[in-house]
Amino acid sequence: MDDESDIYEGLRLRVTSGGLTPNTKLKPSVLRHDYNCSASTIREALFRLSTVGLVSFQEQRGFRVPIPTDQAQHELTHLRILLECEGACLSLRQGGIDWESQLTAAHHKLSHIEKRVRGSADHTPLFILWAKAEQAFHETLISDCGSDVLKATHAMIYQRFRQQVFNSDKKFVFVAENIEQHQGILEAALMRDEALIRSRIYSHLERNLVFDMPPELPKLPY
Amino acid sequence: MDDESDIYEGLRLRVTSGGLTPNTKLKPSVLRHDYNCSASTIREALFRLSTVGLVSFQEQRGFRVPIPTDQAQHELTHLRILLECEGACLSLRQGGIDWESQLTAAHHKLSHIEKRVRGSADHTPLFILWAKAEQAFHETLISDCGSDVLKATHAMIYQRFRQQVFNSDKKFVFVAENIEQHQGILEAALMRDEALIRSRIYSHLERNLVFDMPPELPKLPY
DNA sequence: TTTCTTGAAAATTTCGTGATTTTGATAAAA
DNA sequence: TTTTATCAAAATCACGAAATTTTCAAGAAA
Repeated sequence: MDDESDIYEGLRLRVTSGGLTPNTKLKPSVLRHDYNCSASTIREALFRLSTVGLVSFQEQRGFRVPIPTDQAQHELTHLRILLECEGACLSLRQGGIDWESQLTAAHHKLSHIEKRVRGSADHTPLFILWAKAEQAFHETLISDCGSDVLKATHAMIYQRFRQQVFNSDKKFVFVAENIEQHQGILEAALMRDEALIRSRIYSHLERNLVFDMPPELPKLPY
Repeated sequence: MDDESDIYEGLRLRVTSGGLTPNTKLKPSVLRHDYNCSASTIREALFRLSTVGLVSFQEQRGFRVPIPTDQAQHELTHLRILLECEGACLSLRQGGIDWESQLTAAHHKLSHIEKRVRGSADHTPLFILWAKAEQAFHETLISDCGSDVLKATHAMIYQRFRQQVFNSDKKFVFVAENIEQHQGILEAALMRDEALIRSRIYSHLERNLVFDMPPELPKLPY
């Protein structure tokens, strides 16, 4: 377990944003060479990833990169909305001036990157940077909700969500609307308006909902 | 991985409802004898349990039974309410006559056991039976929500919740109110009343919320 | 041609071992 | 009495190899 966590992180990056074709087999005996360790160590890391849903696993048939489906994308988006709205509202009540400044800082960084992305033709080189900043922003949003369980659960779902959209056919087509949507979420947070932040988080993620949501949900998810 | 899943299940039962003192060390070299396998196999199963939060793990210091805390109980309850309300409302919209009958059946079985529990002095012998029936009822409640991700996430949280209350000081003091509360939830489901089922799920779990919830949440959690 | 069987090659899972780290009791020092 | 140092016993972790299972290509039967 020396640098097992590094191996875990490395593999996590590869299956979430490493450009691997879905359904690719992940063979411990092959991957061991990339990380200079034994197959058992790789196997253990892959096992941990499978319990979180980031790699699929079948007894006696090894590990594979999960296949993205519309159904999975819908479900992950739905749960992300649920958790992120709840976490944001709680943070919004409990968070102080420190939370405000951290959120503003995270947004500032994200906003800077997004404007660079909008200007460039090929988004690929900036993607890693953008992904980190976007994750940081959304995590800061719920960071003062007071529940480690909620934050850990959200982190799990967020990772799977990002893997899903990255590995799906229509890859990360950067949408310009992101810029104003993130801006809008920040403003709602600073205004401490719960209903508003709920609806803006919903709108931000709405395009990833591939099926219709039941009639009552759309604008105000609950 | 022959019967690894049996080992996993066996260990899961022991750490969730096996009467183990919190913080007890879980040594692969000891447990191997109970399952007739090698220490590595046990270690792997414990590892998987740790990624789900059912056993705590520290590098080079092995595995332990998690220590229940008020904070953890509050957080797990809060998330259970959130997920179960959402899942129930979705089932309530999408579920058909088959869902109604499955829920009624699950409630009938649970109700039968609970009435037996109420009558007997020592609840211990019936506990395993009750735990299974109660889990089945709550899982059936959300079974037709149409989201495997939601159901899997709820299952994870539910397990941790059950472990938390079982391992906490005031053990499973069976509360008679459970009977009418489960009844009330069933009725709300059959009436297809979303607001009502939300409030009844909340009331059912409320006593496990050790801290005050922010003012807006209490009766209608959103 | 299509389907079924065969068997060798490859992959997966389990296991015991040795190296490394932690634990905990005992003794020395403050 | 309290704190620190020492060191042997015990536990953990990574590894390679044996045992089991799956894969898949080549040939036989329909």
